[in-house]
Amino acid sequence: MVTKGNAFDPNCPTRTILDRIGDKWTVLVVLSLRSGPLRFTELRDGIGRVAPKVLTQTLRRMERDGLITREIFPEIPPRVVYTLTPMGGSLIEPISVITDWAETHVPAITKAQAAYDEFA
Amino acid sequence: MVTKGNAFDPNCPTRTILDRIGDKWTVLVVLSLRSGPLRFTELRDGIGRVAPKVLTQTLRRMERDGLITREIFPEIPPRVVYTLTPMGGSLIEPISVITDWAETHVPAITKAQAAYDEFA
DNA sequence: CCTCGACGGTATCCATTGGTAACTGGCTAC
DNA sequence: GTAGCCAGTTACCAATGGATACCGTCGAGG
Repeated sequence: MVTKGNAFDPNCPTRTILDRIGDKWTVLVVLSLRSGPLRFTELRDGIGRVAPKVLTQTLRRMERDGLITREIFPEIPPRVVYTLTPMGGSLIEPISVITDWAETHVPAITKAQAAYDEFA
Repeated sequence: MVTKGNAFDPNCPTRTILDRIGDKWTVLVVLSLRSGPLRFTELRDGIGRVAPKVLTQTLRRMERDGLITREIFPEIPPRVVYTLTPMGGSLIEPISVITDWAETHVPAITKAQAAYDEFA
């Protein structure tokens, strides 16, 4: 049925990656870094309310996955800069496709929800 | 910075939709229904281990969002059929873009993870 | 007759996780 | 001196995800 490395197998790495991409904060980090490297606080402030803990987790995961790099400048005050890797940058395209879809279908979905709730 | 209805605002409906799409099970349901309507148990068995509760939640949400329809045939034994709406079907494209990306980058990501863990 | 299984789910419980609030350390500016 | 910045970390807690068990209704089988 599903020919290529199928996402239905929980052990399939594709599934894991799908989970990463599906992660709310990961998407927002990619979009934030789209126009250039940013520091921790810049990311935190740019993205709406993110708990620093969660942001750290997200960034570490992304670093591990090779989507971003983390550069530490041992200055005072400390400076840490996050940059999209080429692979991370290649995610912008797919993400744009999704966000475009979402934006064009917002009205239809909102309407569907209203219609559904009508009968509830 | 972000021109179009920006996903950084937690109240932006785009964000909500992004969360939906990011949902593991939603994606798998769409892919499952790609080749035609299915019944509850067919979905449950087709998708790897899903708790029925979670599948129900997912399906209800998708129905509310107008991505699928739910038809009940008052037979014995009961029969409930889920079908992709045109809007739901239009999600296949974007999802394919993502899964394609995931599949092509699986090796690179796996390698990145291994390299990262080397130093841990 | 009595039980068993199919079907499309609930109900109940537990583990993991997402998120909040407070704190750290080193230095600088007031 | 003390207040604040930076990049987090460390409790702690509510919510969510998920596994398991169960429900009513019916026909089939023994």
